[in-house]
Amino acid sequence: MDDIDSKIVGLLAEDGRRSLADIGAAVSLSPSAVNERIRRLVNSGAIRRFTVEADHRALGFDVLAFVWVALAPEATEMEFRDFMAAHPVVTECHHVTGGWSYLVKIRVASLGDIEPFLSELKERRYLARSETVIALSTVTEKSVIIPGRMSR
Amino acid sequence: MDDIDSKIVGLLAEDGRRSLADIGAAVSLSPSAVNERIRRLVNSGAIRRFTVEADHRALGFDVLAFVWVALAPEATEMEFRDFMAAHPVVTECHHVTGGWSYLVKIRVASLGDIEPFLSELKERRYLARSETVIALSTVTEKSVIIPGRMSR
DNA sequence: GCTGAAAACCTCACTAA
DNA sequence: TTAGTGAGGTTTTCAGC
Repeated sequence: MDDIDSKIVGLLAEDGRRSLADIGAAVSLSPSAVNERIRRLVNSGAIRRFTVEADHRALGFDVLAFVWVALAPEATEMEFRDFMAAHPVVTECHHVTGGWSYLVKIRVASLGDIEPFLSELKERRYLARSETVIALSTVTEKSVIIPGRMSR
Repeated sequence: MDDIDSKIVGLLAEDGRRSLADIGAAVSLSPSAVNERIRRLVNSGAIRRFTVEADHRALGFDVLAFVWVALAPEATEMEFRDFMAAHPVVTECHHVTGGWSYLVKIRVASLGDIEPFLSELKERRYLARSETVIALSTVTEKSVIIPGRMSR
């Protein structure tokens, strides 16, 4: 993973459809050399996948919320994690420091869809307590840090 | 934005490199019809961009943290938002309900890089108070909800 | 939205360093 | 091991319907 690799990742993060020739021109390599590097980046897991960044509003998910979860003492941590990973409204779930166990990011169609989600957690006895924070607006949201502008 | 469109977005979210022929087979459309729909989805903003999902660890960003921010009364909201949107370590910033004004998600190389970030905010007099939560591990993190598995 | 042809692009075997 | 070259196949693009 050298400078050229992270530049390639940065370029692909900006536009995942850039041609190998374009990228090659940017990093002074032939298309096939770039191809080989991308293959390695994907194989090593540095690039997880090619995807699209969608506007969730346009897809009908108007509400973004964060749910702080304190796991119930009797809950099985692994079961909870599996449930989170598989749940369709959960876009992120992190084990965190501080007063709460997990921070869960969810996207739902409307405010009314939050309560059923919490009820699900309660019914499964995952919840000791929870707190929900609604995002009123989003200032920025990028899935990838574009390398090359980090430190100065 | 019909069912076919959201299915296309879902397929592209899974694999942004799927061919038009593949997608066409999945939604019973010709490649060129799929192409036209994708063009419209990009133009309308429903698809923001094609990109890659990267492993931040592999890129040298080992630390993920969430910073709760209560904006100082004298801070200019717009200036703060511009600053967040442009800051290289900030991957997300949301205006939220509850006791805090903003939730900021940052990715840095090491724990030691968090303090300089907070100092920056302090020096610019954005901060009334703040609280930082470190992510110990990530259970799931998908940038896009894959449509078609939502309600039942 | 479909068809078909042309252009652009990716892939891969081979070669060189 | 890593990169360049070129041929062949695939994919995207676009005009006409």
